[in-house]
Amino acid sequence: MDVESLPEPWSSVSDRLRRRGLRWTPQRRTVIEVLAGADGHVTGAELVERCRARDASTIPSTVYRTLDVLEELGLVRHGHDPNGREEFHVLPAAEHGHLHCRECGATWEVGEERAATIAAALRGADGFEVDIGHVTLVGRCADCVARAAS
Amino acid sequence: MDVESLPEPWSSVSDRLRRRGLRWTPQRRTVIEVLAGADGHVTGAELVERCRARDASTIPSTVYRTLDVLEELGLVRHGHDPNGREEFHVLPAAEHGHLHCRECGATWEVGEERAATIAAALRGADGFEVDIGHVTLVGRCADCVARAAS
DNA sequence: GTGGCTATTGCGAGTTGTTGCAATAGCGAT
DNA sequence: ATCGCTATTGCAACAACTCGCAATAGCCAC
Repeated sequence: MDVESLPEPWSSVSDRLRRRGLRWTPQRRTVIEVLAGADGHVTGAELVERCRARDASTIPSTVYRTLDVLEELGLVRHGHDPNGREEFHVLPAAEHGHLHCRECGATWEVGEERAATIAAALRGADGFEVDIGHVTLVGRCADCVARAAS
Repeated sequence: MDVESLPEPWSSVSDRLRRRGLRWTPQRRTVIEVLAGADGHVTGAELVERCRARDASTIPSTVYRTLDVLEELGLVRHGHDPNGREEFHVLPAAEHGHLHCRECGATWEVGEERAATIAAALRGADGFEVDIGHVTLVGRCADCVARAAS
């Protein structure tokens, strides 16, 4: 697979890096290829795993460092799952959040609209602009609350 | 220091454990003594560190396991800091949350009232009961937003 | 006070990252 | 095509936990 043949914004990553005085390396190419094939969410460990599948000589620290620069380019955004582990949002388009029910273990997304409502509630008193996508909110879903009440 | 001479709820921990068929051990005593002297918030690493100061033979896994049982008794509650690391709320009285500004690095608490407003916003559409204290919300504080806008 | 059941401990290995440092290798200039 | 500057890499060590398992030791009953 050739990076140049990938859809935007992946195909222009090499140029964007060079324009910033950064470099285009085989290791970064591997990470990009993996990310291009993984829309949505991926944990750090998964990413490392998939890179190693393509290139057995992949080193974890290199992957994590590459993710840092890709985050600066806005291609990924890191957050934390219910256990605090790293999770990357690939091509973060719409602002969205994650909810996790501690009782039934389910995790799901809240769309842009709800996210905006929550952000507004937080901005309320002291003007804090929350990055709602950064963490997974933990609690109990409506079903489990109802079950506990009965 | 004698655990029995500590203020409640610490002094009754040994009995509460035994009543549940659990055991009162020197290792658990050490953790209790440390927690009793650490109101507010402590990270897992800090706790291990302080236990080791009292008893050099302290083993991390024992401390973490003790914290698990103390969480079941409601004496601590674990959460995650902005980097996803564990953080324990000692004697969680009022429901409260934590905000962290990614730009200036400050972290502060939001009181019970604000926490309730945020929880209400989340409960809104689908009845999700958030545990607002479980994670540290990341974003930008009003000052940094204003500074960026100018 | 002793004995037995089983909760806990200690330990070693594994997971998920992070960091410092010397060696390597992109990239723009010549 | 070559050179030099310096961004990156690989490696090794560390940080913060987590888990399985055999050995230890609380606790309750007698």
